[in-house]
Amino acid sequence: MKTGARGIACGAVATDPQRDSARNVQVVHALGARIVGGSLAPGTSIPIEEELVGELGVGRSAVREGVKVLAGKGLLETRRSAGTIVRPRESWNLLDADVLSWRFEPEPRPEDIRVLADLRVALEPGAARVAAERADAAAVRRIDEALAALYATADDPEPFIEADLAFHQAVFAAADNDLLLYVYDMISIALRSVRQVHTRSVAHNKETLPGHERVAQAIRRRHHRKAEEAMRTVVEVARADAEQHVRLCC
Amino acid sequence: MKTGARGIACGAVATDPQRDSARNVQVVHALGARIVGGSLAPGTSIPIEEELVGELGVGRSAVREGVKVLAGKGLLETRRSAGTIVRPRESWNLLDADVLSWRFEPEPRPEDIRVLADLRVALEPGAARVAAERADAAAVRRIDEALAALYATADDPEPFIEADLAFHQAVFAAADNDLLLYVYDMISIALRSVRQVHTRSVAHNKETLPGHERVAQAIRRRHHRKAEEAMRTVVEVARADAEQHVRLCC
DNA sequence: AATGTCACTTCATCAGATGAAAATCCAACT
DNA sequence: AGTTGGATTTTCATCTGATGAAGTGACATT
Repeated sequence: MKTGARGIACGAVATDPQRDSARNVQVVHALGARIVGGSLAPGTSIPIEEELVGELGVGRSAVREGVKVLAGKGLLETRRSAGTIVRPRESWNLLDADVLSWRFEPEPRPEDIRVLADLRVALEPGAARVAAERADAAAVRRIDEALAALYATADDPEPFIEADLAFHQAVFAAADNDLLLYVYDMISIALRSVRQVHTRSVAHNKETLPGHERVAQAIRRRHHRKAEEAMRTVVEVARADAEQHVRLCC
Repeated sequence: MKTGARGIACGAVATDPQRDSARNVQVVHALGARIVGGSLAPGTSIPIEEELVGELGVGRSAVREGVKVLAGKGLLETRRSAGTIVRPRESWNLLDADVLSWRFEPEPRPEDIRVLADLRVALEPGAARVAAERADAAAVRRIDEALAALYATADDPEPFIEADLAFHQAVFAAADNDLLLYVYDMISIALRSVRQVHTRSVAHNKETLPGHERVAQAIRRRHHRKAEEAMRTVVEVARADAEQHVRLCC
């Protein structure tokens, strides 16, 4: 069970780390960010191939390859003779790594913070429950290691966030369900992008330790009901924090 | 809130329903199905562009566009002079509509059935809970309509399955969270593919009605705890059914 | 045996040409 | 006036050829 070292930002599209300079990747990011960011609204058409060639300074093949990638992510639809139009939001692959970063990286909107917090409340307790049902010894060990890292980094805000993400990922991984783990990996991309919302005081970080401890303990003992309840407490606290943060600063 | 009429199968990639004949779409499906199906293993390289041109009977542009789409879905990675290799499974966009159908459409494996059943147990109770917290009047009405359709189709296996999927989708939609709804839409793609597992006797269908009724009622009354419990019962029953089905037929 | 060079493989990218489908426009007809 | 029919144009679809760049691997030299 690998701990998915998925690319943080342009995960899927960046085929070669050394060369995000690939022309089609440029096109994908330029157009993708504009679409998800809202400056290219659903239903409207994007500039025609020839214009994009000029605007983005790449050849037509690069434009076409990029457009096809975005079509594969559900953002675009090409129609012969009618140009290429932005598809409605419901067609987007919202849990694509690129789409998520285009959405959450640029100064997340309060509404998106709410969506993310609600999502965790909806998913994490259930995931912890299944984790308690399915975890094998190795998975439990990984959760314990992640917990130890959490204690070890409680004084450093940045490493603590990473340890926190790793702990929750270990819980999802313990459920032995690749689809579920994928969902969390995508959530963690979004969480990393909005981490300033969760960068609380060191004192506050320490307050969350007992909650995490209870989650780990319940899974270790295969107590699914307790694991679920403990995790619910953790994410409800996170949601309350996020809401308060939004109220204060926005 | 649209009830996501997402394309069932080749959702994202099929830009134009009339023309799945598009060359690049051919390439995407031919290679994508082989990769997800396992006949092109992670780490191995796919045939070089020139060979694919011959093998698939399309031009090089089509091959390149298709390969780029698959790279966008995390399935492939191209390297200059080293060919194009299949990326490890952890890099795949598992919740991409195409990837899901390549995985679940061809005679699903028992392991995949388990993953799917566990996923519902992990997610749906939490989703029902948030739905009870966030549902507005319109959302509640849509759930009630879906419930009525469930009763109305209890005697017809096929329509009942659709009504069942629609009911669960209405619950997710009520949570007012686009990411959560997207997750369910992907789950429903997989569920539709393995529906024979859920095609139970008409009598059995009727037995599930009270459970669904309780879910709807709890959400209607904004009773999140009860909504969660009721939904848990529903999906636990479904999981038990799926397990039994796997034991019997496989 | 180690190393440096060189040819080769393979993808990256651009440019040009042809084709096809659909939208638009305009005129003729009812 | 409204509708229909076709001609025109726009725009993407696709193939082909050429050039470039980045690794790979073999081979010869020391």
